[in-house]
Amino acid sequence: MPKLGVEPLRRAALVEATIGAIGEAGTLDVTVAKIARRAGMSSALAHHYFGGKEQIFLAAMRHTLTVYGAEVRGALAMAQGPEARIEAIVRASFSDSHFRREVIATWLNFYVLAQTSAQANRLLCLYQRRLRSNLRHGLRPLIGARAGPVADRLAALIDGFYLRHSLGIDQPDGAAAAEQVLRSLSLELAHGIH
Amino acid sequence: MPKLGVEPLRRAALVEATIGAIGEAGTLDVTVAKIARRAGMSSALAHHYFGGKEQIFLAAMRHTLTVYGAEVRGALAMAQGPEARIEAIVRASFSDSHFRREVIATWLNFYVLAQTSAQANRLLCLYQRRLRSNLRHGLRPLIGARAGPVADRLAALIDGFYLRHSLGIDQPDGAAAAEQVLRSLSLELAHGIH
DNA sequence: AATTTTATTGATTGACTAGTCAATCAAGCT
DNA sequence: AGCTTGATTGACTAGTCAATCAATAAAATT
Repeated sequence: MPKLGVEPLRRAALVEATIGAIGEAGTLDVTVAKIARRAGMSSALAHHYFGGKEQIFLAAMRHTLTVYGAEVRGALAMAQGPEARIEAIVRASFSDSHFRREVIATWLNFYVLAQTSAQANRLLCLYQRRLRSNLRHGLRPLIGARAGPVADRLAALIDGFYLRHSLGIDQPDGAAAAEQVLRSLSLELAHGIH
Repeated sequence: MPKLGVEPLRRAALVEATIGAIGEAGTLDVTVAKIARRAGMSSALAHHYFGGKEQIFLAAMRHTLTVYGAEVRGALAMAQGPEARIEAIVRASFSDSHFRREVIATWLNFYVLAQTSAQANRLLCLYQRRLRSNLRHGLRPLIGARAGPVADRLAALIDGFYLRHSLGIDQPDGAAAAEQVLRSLSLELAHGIH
Protein backbone atom coordinates (compact mmCIF):
# COMPACT_ATOMS: atom_id res chain seq x y z
CA MET A 1 0.00 0.00 0.00
CA PRO A 2 2.50 2.64 1.00
CA LYS A 3 3.04 4.53 -2.20
CA LEU A 4 5.71 7.16 -2.35
CA GLY A 5 5.21 10.86 -2.46
CA VAL A 6 1.77 10.86 -0.92
CA GLU A 7 2.72 13.51 1.59
CA PRO A 8 1.22 16.48 -0.30
CA LEU A 9 -1.95 14.50 -0.95
CA ARG A 10 -2.29 13.59 2.70
CA ARG A 11 -1.63 17.12 3.82
CA ALA A 12 -4.26 18.44 1.42
CA ALA A 13 -6.74 15.80 2.57
CA LEU A 14 -6.15 16.76 6.19
CA VAL A 15 -6.60 20.45 5.45
CA GLU A 16 -9.84 19.80 3.64
CA ALA A 17 -11.02 17.46 6.39
CA THR A 18 -10.25 20.12 8.98
CA ILE A 19 -12.47 22.66 7.24
CA GLY A 20 -15.18 20.07 6.84
CA ALA A 21 -15.00 19.02 10.46
CA ILE A 22 -15.14 22.58 11.71
CA GLY A 23 -18.12 23.28 9.50
CA GLU A 24 -19.88 20.25 10.84
CA ALA A 25 -19.02 20.34 14.52
CA GLY A 26 -18.62 24.08 14.89
CA THR A 27 -15.15 24.25 16.35
CA LEU A 28 -15.86 22.66 19.69
CA ASP A 29 -14.99 18.99 19.86
CA VAL A 30 -13.04 19.04 16.63
CA THR A 31 -10.40 16.48 17.48
CA VAL A 32 -7.36 15.32 15.58
CA ALA A 33 -8.84 11.84 15.46
CA LYS A 34 -12.01 13.12 13.79
CA ILE A 35 -10.07 15.11 11.26
CA ALA A 36 -7.85 12.17 10.49
CA ARG A 37 -10.75 9.75 10.16
CA ARG A 38 -12.49 12.17 7.82
CA ALA A 39 -9.32 12.29 5.73
CA GLY A 40 -9.14 8.49 5.73
CA MET A 41 -6.12 7.90 7.92
CA SER A 42 -5.12 7.37 11.52
CA SER A 43 -4.57 10.22 13.93
CA ALA A 44 -0.96 9.16 14.29
CA LEU A 45 -0.37 9.92 10.64
CA ALA A 46 -1.86 13.36 11.01
CA HIS A 47 0.62 14.02 13.78
CA HIS A 48 3.38 12.58 11.66
CA TYR A 49 2.76 15.05 8.86
CA PHE A 50 1.88 18.16 10.80
CA GLY A 51 3.49 17.67 14.17
CA GLY A 52 0.49 18.76 16.16
CA LYS A 53 -3.06 19.97 16.23
CA GLU A 54 -2.25 23.66 16.06
CA GLN A 55 -0.12 23.11 12.98
CA ILE A 56 -3.02 21.36 11.27
CA PHE A 57 -5.32 24.29 12.01
CA LEU A 58 -2.74 26.79 10.85
CA ALA A 59 -2.33 24.87 7.61
CA ALA A 60 -6.08 24.97 7.07
CA MET A 61 -6.01 28.67 7.78
CA ARG A 62 -3.21 29.31 5.33
CA HIS A 63 -5.01 27.27 2.72
CA THR A 64 -8.21 29.24 3.12
CA LEU A 65 -6.35 32.53 2.97
CA THR A 66 -4.39 31.41 -0.07
CA VAL A 67 -7.47 30.33 -1.98
CA TYR A 68 -9.23 33.53 -1.06
CA GLY A 69 -6.21 35.60 -2.05
CA ALA A 70 -5.95 33.85 -5.39
CA GLU A 71 -9.60 34.47 -6.10
CA VAL A 72 -9.21 38.16 -5.30
CA ARG A 73 -6.11 38.45 -7.45
CA GLY A 74 -7.81 36.71 -10.34
CA ALA A 75 -10.81 39.01 -10.11
CA LEU A 76 -8.55 42.05 -9.87
CA ALA A 77 -6.68 41.06 -13.00
CA MET A 78 -9.85 41.22 -15.04
CA ALA A 79 -11.16 44.45 -13.56
CA GLN A 80 -11.11 47.59 -15.68
CA GLY A 81 -10.78 50.81 -13.72
CA PRO A 82 -10.70 51.54 -9.98
CA GLU A 83 -14.41 51.12 -9.30
CA ALA A 84 -14.43 47.75 -11.01
CA ARG A 85 -11.47 46.72 -8.91
CA ILE A 86 -13.28 47.38 -5.66
CA GLU A 87 -16.32 45.62 -6.98
CA ALA A 88 -14.13 42.65 -7.85
CA ILE A 89 -12.74 42.47 -4.31
CA VAL A 90 -16.20 42.59 -2.77
CA ARG A 91 -17.64 40.03 -5.15
CA ALA A 92 -14.70 37.70 -4.59
CA SER A 93 -15.16 38.02 -0.82
CA PHE A 94 -18.71 36.76 -1.16
CA SER A 95 -18.18 34.24 -3.94
CA ASP A 96 -20.16 31.04 -3.65
CA SER A 97 -16.98 29.06 -3.06
CA HIS A 98 -16.20 30.99 0.12
CA PHE A 99 -19.43 32.35 1.47
CA ARG A 100 -20.51 28.90 2.58
CA ARG A 101 -21.46 27.62 6.02
CA GLU A 102 -18.32 25.50 6.48
CA VAL A 103 -15.94 28.21 5.38
CA ILE A 104 -17.68 30.84 7.47
CA ALA A 105 -17.43 28.56 10.50
CA THR A 106 -13.76 28.03 9.69
CA TRP A 107 -13.13 31.75 9.61
CA LEU A 108 -14.80 32.15 12.96
CA ASN A 109 -12.63 29.38 14.31
CA PHE A 110 -9.54 31.17 13.07
CA TYR A 111 -10.48 34.28 14.99
CA VAL A 112 -10.78 32.21 18.14
CA LEU A 113 -7.48 30.48 17.46
CA ALA A 114 -5.90 33.88 16.91
CA GLN A 115 -6.61 34.73 20.53
CA THR A 116 -4.15 32.15 21.76
CA SER A 117 -1.90 31.45 18.78
CA ALA A 118 0.51 34.19 17.79
CA GLN A 119 0.90 32.66 14.34
CA ALA A 120 -2.83 32.59 13.74
CA ASN A 121 -3.05 36.18 14.93
CA ARG A 122 -0.35 37.24 12.53
CA LEU A 123 -2.06 35.50 9.62
CA LEU A 124 -5.39 37.18 10.29
CA CYS A 125 -3.77 40.58 10.70
CA LEU A 126 -2.08 40.02 7.38
CA TYR A 127 -5.42 39.21 5.77
CA GLN A 128 -7.01 42.33 7.24
CA ARG A 129 -4.15 44.53 6.17
CA ARG A 130 -4.24 43.16 2.64
CA LEU A 131 -7.98 43.58 2.36
CA ARG A 132 -7.84 47.18 3.51
CA SER A 133 -4.83 47.89 1.36
CA ASN A 134 -6.57 46.51 -1.72
CA LEU A 135 -9.68 48.53 -1.02
CA ARG A 136 -7.69 51.66 -0.29
CA HIS A 137 -5.73 51.47 -3.51
CA GLY A 138 -8.92 51.09 -5.48
CA LEU A 139 -10.53 53.97 -3.64
CA ARG A 140 -7.63 56.40 -3.76
CA PRO A 141 -8.16 57.64 -7.37
CA LEU A 142 -11.88 57.94 -6.68
CA ILE A 143 -12.05 59.76 -3.37
CA GLY A 144 -8.48 60.70 -2.49
CA ALA A 145 -7.76 61.17 1.18
CA ARG A 146 -11.07 59.66 2.26
CA ALA A 147 -9.88 56.30 0.91
CA GLY A 148 -8.41 55.24 4.26
CA PRO A 149 -11.46 55.45 6.52
CA VAL A 150 -13.82 54.33 3.77
CA ALA A 151 -11.69 51.22 3.23
CA ASP A 152 -11.91 50.54 6.96
CA ARG A 153 -15.68 50.79 6.86
CA LEU A 154 -16.02 48.51 3.85
CA ALA A 155 -13.69 45.94 5.38
CA ALA A 156 -15.64 45.98 8.65
CA LEU A 157 -18.86 45.65 6.68
CA ILE A 158 -17.58 42.55 4.91
CA ASP A 159 -16.40 40.95 8.15
CA GLY A 160 -19.68 41.88 9.78
CA PHE A 161 -21.73 40.03 7.18
CA TYR A 162 -19.55 36.97 7.68
CA LEU A 163 -20.05 37.10 11.43
CA ARG A 164 -23.78 37.53 11.00
CA HIS A 165 -24.04 34.45 8.84
CA SER A 166 -21.99 32.35 11.22
CA LEU A 167 -25.19 31.95 13.22
CA GLY A 168 -26.65 30.12 10.27
CA ILE A 169 -30.16 31.48 10.57
CA ASP A 170 -30.65 32.21 6.90
CA GLN A 171 -28.56 30.24 4.44
CA PRO A 172 -25.71 32.38 3.11
CA ASP A 173 -26.58 34.46 0.07
CA GLY A 174 -23.32 35.83 -1.21
CA ALA A 175 -24.86 37.84 -3.99
CA ALA A 176 -27.17 39.68 -1.60
CA ALA A 177 -24.36 40.39 0.85
CA ALA A 178 -22.16 41.68 -1.96
CA GLU A 179 -24.96 43.96 -3.13
CA GLN A 180 -25.31 45.36 0.37
CA VAL A 181 -21.61 46.20 0.54
CA LEU A 182 -21.67 47.67 -2.96
CA ARG A 183 -24.58 49.88 -2.04
CA SER A 184 -22.54 51.32 0.80
CA LEU A 185 -19.68 51.77 -1.64
CA SER A 186 -21.80 53.68 -4.13
CA LEU A 187 -23.02 55.97 -1.36
CA GLU A 188 -19.44 56.70 -0.37
CA LEU A 189 -18.51 57.39 -3.97
CA ALA A 190 -21.54 59.61 -4.55
CA HIS A 191 -20.36 61.71 -1.66
CA GLY A 192 -17.38 62.78 -3.74
CA ILE A 193 -13.84 63.64 -2.79
CA HIS A 194 -13.99 66.52 -0.29
CA MET B 1 -18.53 30.72 57.05
CA PRO B 2 -21.65 29.60 55.23
CA LYS B 3 -23.83 32.66 55.35
CA LEU B 4 -27.32 32.43 54.01
CA GLY B 5 -28.54 33.85 50.74
CA VAL B 6 -25.15 34.06 49.07
CA GLU B 7 -26.40 32.32 45.96
CA PRO B 8 -26.93 35.48 43.89
CA LEU B 9 -23.52 36.79 44.93
CA ARG B 10 -21.86 33.53 43.94
CA ARG B 11 -23.65 33.42 40.63
CA ALA B 12 -22.62 36.98 39.86
CA ALA B 13 -19.04 36.25 40.84
CA LEU B 14 -18.97 33.23 38.56
CA VAL B 15 -20.41 35.20 35.66
CA GLU B 16 -17.84 37.93 36.11
CA ALA B 17 -15.07 35.37 36.48
CA THR B 18 -16.18 33.69 33.28
CA ILE B 19 -15.89 36.91 31.31
CA GLY B 20 -12.53 37.63 32.91
CA ALA B 21 -11.22 34.16 32.20
CA ILE B 22 -12.32 34.28 28.58
CA GLY B 23 -10.71 37.67 28.15
CA GLU B 24 -7.49 36.36 29.60
CA ALA B 25 -7.24 32.90 28.07
CA GLY B 26 -9.11 33.59 24.87
CA THR B 27 -11.77 30.91 25.07
CA LEU B 28 -9.57 27.88 24.68
CA ASP B 29 -8.61 26.20 27.92
CA VAL B 30 -11.20 28.08 29.92
CA THR B 31 -12.10 25.42 32.42
CA VAL B 32 -14.70 25.32 35.14
CA ALA B 33 -11.95 24.99 37.71
CA LYS B 34 -10.27 28.17 36.48
CA ILE B 35 -13.50 30.10 36.51
CA ALA B 36 -14.32 28.88 39.99
CA ARG B 37 -10.87 29.66 41.35
CA ARG B 38 -11.08 33.13 39.87
CA ALA B 39 -14.42 33.57 41.62
CA GLY B 40 -12.91 32.33 44.86
CA MET B 41 -14.65 29.00 45.25
CA SER B 42 -14.30 25.34 44.37
CA SER B 43 -15.34 23.95 41.03
CA ALA B 44 -17.88 21.77 42.79
CA LEU B 45 -19.70 24.86 43.96
CA ALA B 46 -19.82 26.24 40.45
CA HIS B 47 -21.47 23.02 39.36
CA HIS B 48 -23.78 23.20 42.34
CA TYR B 49 -25.10 26.59 41.32
CA PHE B 50 -25.16 26.29 37.56
CA GLY B 51 -25.36 22.59 36.87
CA GLY B 52 -22.73 22.55 34.19
CA LYS B 53 -20.21 24.41 32.13
CA GLU B 54 -22.56 25.36 29.33
CA GLN B 55 -25.00 26.85 31.80
CA ILE B 56 -22.24 29.01 33.24
CA PHE B 57 -21.36 30.29 29.79
CA LEU B 58 -24.98 30.92 28.96
CA ALA B 59 -25.39 32.87 32.18
CA ALA B 60 -22.40 35.02 31.27
CA MET B 61 -23.90 35.52 27.85
CA ARG B 62 -27.27 36.56 29.24
CA HIS B 63 -25.56 38.92 31.64
CA THR B 64 -23.59 40.60 28.89
CA LEU B 65 -26.66 40.93 26.73
CA THR B 66 -28.70 42.27 29.62
CA VAL B 67 -26.15 44.90 30.54
CA TYR B 68 -25.81 45.89 26.91
CA GLY B 69 -29.57 46.04 26.49
CA ALA B 70 -29.95 48.18 29.59
CA GLU B 71 -27.33 50.59 28.35
CA VAL B 72 -29.06 50.89 25.00
CA ARG B 73 -32.44 51.43 26.63
CA GLY B 74 -31.03 54.06 28.93
CA ALA B 75 -29.46 55.91 26.05
CA LEU B 76 -32.65 55.65 24.03
CA ALA B 77 -34.69 57.13 26.85
CA MET B 78 -32.66 60.31 26.72
CA ALA B 79 -32.57 60.64 22.97
CA GLN B 80 -34.61 63.39 21.31
CA GLY B 81 -35.74 62.58 17.79
CA PRO B 82 -35.07 59.65 15.49
CA GLU B 83 -31.55 60.57 14.49
CA ALA B 84 -30.51 60.98 18.11
CA ARG B 85 -31.99 57.58 18.83
CA ILE B 86 -29.81 55.86 16.27
CA GLU B 87 -26.82 57.77 17.48
CA ALA B 88 -27.60 56.61 21.01
CA ILE B 89 -27.70 52.97 19.92
CA VAL B 90 -24.39 53.23 18.13
CA ARG B 91 -22.70 55.08 20.97
CA ALA B 92 -24.01 52.57 23.50
CA SER B 93 -22.69 49.72 21.36
CA PHE B 94 -19.20 51.17 21.58
CA SER B 95 -19.32 52.49 25.12
CA ASP B 96 -16.14 52.13 27.11
CA SER B 97 -17.79 49.63 29.40
CA HIS B 98 -18.41 47.19 26.55
CA PHE B 99 -15.89 47.90 23.87
CA ARG B 100 -13.12 46.34 25.95
CA ARG B 101 -10.79 43.48 25.16
CA GLU B 102 -12.38 41.03 27.61
CA VAL B 103 -15.92 41.76 26.53
CA ILE B 104 -15.02 41.59 22.86
CA ALA B 105 -13.38 38.22 23.45
CA THR B 106 -16.48 37.12 25.31
CA TRP B 107 -18.71 38.08 22.40
CA LEU B 108 -16.51 36.12 20.05
CA ASN B 109 -16.76 33.16 22.37
CA PHE B 110 -20.54 33.42 22.31
CA TYR B 111 -20.56 33.18 18.55
CA VAL B 112 -18.49 30.01 18.77
CA LEU B 113 -20.73 28.60 21.45
CA ALA B 114 -23.74 29.42 19.29
CA GLN B 115 -22.48 26.95 16.71
CA THR B 116 -23.12 24.03 19.01
CA SER B 117 -25.55 25.34 21.62
CA ALA B 118 -29.09 25.98 20.45
CA GLN B 119 -29.72 28.22 23.44
CA ALA B 120 -26.67 30.35 22.71
CA ASN B 121 -27.72 30.55 19.09
CA ARG B 122 -31.18 31.72 20.07
CA LEU B 123 -29.77 34.37 22.38
CA LEU B 124 -27.49 35.80 19.72
CA CYS B 125 -30.25 35.78 17.13
CA LEU B 126 -32.38 37.66 19.61
CA TYR B 127 -29.64 40.24 20.07
CA GLN B 128 -29.24 40.68 16.33
CA ARG B 129 -32.95 40.99 15.80
CA ARG B 130 -33.29 43.58 18.53
CA LEU B 131 -30.37 45.60 17.27
CA ARG B 132 -31.75 45.68 13.76
CA SER B 133 -35.24 46.38 14.98
CA ASN B 134 -34.02 49.31 17.08
CA LEU B 135 -32.08 50.73 14.18
CA ARG B 136 -34.95 50.20 11.78
CA HIS B 137 -37.42 52.00 13.96
CA GLY B 138 -35.11 54.94 14.29
CA LEU B 139 -34.49 55.01 10.57
CA ARG B 140 -38.08 54.59 9.40
CA PRO B 141 -39.19 58.23 9.85
CA LEU B 142 -35.97 59.40 8.24
CA ILE B 143 -35.66 57.24 5.14
CA GLY B 144 -38.88 55.22 4.94
CA ALA B 145 -38.66 51.96 3.05
CA ARG B 146 -34.87 52.06 2.90
CA ALA B 147 -34.80 51.61 6.69
CA GLY B 148 -34.61 47.82 6.46
CA PRO B 149 -31.49 47.33 4.38
CA VAL B 150 -29.76 50.33 5.93
CA ALA B 151 -30.36 48.89 9.39
CA ASP B 152 -28.80 45.62 8.19
CA ARG B 153 -25.74 47.45 6.96
CA LEU B 154 -25.29 49.43 10.15
CA ALA B 155 -25.69 46.31 12.27
CA ALA B 156 -23.12 44.44 10.18
CA LEU B 157 -20.79 47.41 10.45
CA ILE B 158 -21.01 47.37 14.24
CA ASP B 159 -20.38 43.64 14.41
CA GLY B 160 -17.53 44.01 11.94
CA PHE B 161 -15.72 46.51 14.13
CA TYR B 162 -16.08 44.17 17.07
CA LEU B 163 -14.64 41.28 15.10
CA ARG B 164 -11.78 43.42 13.89
CA HIS B 165 -10.81 44.39 17.40
CA SER B 166 -10.96 40.83 18.65
CA LEU B 167 -7.50 40.42 17.16
CA GLY B 168 -6.25 42.98 19.64
CA ILE B 169 -3.77 44.69 17.35
CA ASP B 170 -4.74 48.23 18.29
CA GLN B 171 -6.34 48.76 21.67
CA PRO B 172 -10.09 49.27 21.29
CA ASP B 173 -11.13 52.87 20.69
CA GLY B 174 -14.89 52.93 21.06
CA ALA B 175 -15.25 56.61 20.22
CA ALA B 176 -13.43 56.18 16.92
CA ALA B 177 -15.45 53.11 16.00
CA ALA B 178 -18.69 54.90 16.83
CA GLU B 179 -17.63 57.83 14.65
CA GLN B 180 -16.98 55.46 11.77
CA VAL B 181 -20.45 53.96 12.04
CA LEU B 182 -22.04 57.39 12.41
CA ARG B 183 -20.28 58.60 9.29
CA SER B 184 -21.86 55.75 7.37
CA LEU B 185 -25.17 56.68 8.91
CA SER B 186 -24.92 60.31 7.85
CA LEU B 187 -24.12 59.22 4.31
CA GLU B 188 -27.20 57.04 4.26
CA LEU B 189 -29.32 59.88 5.61
CA ALA B 190 -27.88 62.39 3.13
CA HIS B 191 -29.02 60.09 0.39
CA GLY B 192 -32.62 60.85 1.32
CA ILE B 193 -35.77 58.80 1.12
CA HIS B 194 -36.24 57.79 -2.53
C1' DA C 1 20.14 -9.22 -1.46
C1' DA C 2 20.75 -5.99 1.90
C1' DT C 3 19.86 -1.51 3.46
C1' DT C 4 17.66 2.64 3.83
C1' DT C 5 13.78 5.50 3.54
C1' DT C 6 8.94 6.53 3.58
C1' DA C 7 4.23 5.30 4.94
C1' DT C 8 1.26 3.67 8.26
C1' DT C 9 -1.17 2.21 12.36
C1' DG C 10 -2.56 -0.04 16.96
C1' DA C 11 -1.65 0.48 21.35
C1' DT C 12 -0.32 3.25 24.97
C1' DT C 13 0.73 7.12 27.88
C1' DG C 14 0.11 11.10 30.41
C1' DA C 15 -2.35 14.99 31.25
C1' DC C 16 -6.57 17.17 31.96
C1' DT C 17 -11.47 17.91 32.69
C1' DA C 18 -16.51 17.86 33.55
C1' DG C 19 -19.31 16.20 36.70
C1' DT C 20 -20.56 13.46 41.15
C1' DC C 21 -20.80 12.53 45.93
C1' DA C 22 -20.32 11.87 50.54
C1' DA C 23 -19.00 14.45 54.32
C1' DT C 24 -18.47 18.78 56.90
C1' DC C 25 -19.78 23.20 58.65
C1' DA C 26 -22.63 26.81 60.16
C1' DA C 27 -26.79 29.23 60.58
C1' DG C 28 -31.71 29.45 61.46
C1' DC C 29 -35.96 27.13 63.17
C1' DT C 30 -38.78 24.38 66.64
C1' DA D 1 -30.88 20.84 72.37
C1' DG D 2 -32.06 18.82 68.15
C1' DC D 3 -33.47 19.08 63.39
C1' DT D 4 -33.30 21.04 58.93
C1' DT D 5 -31.37 23.39 55.31
C1' DG D 6 -28.09 25.88 52.56
C1' DA D 7 -23.01 26.32 51.74
C1' DT D 8 -18.87 24.24 50.77
C1' DT D 9 -15.20 21.28 49.59
C1' DG D 10 -11.78 17.28 48.89
C1' DA D 11 -11.59 13.29 46.78
C1' DC D 12 -13.06 10.50 43.21
C1' DT D 13 -14.89 8.77 38.63
C1' DA D 14 -15.12 8.22 34.04
C1' DG D 15 -14.05 9.82 29.95
C1' DT D 16 -11.39 12.31 26.37
C1' DC D 17 -7.71 13.75 23.77
C1' DA D 18 -3.10 15.06 22.05
C1' DA D 19 1.00 13.09 21.46
C1' DT D 20 4.36 9.13 21.39
C1' DC D 21 6.29 4.85 20.05
C1' DA D 22 7.35 0.56 18.59
C1' DA D 23 6.30 -2.32 14.94
C1' DT D 24 5.15 -3.41 10.14
C1' DA D 25 5.06 -2.99 5.23
C1' DA D 26 6.37 -1.45 0.91
C1' DA D 27 8.98 1.15 -2.16
C1' DA D 28 13.69 3.01 -3.46
C1' DT D 29 18.61 2.70 -3.25
C1' DT D 30 22.90 0.37 -2.91
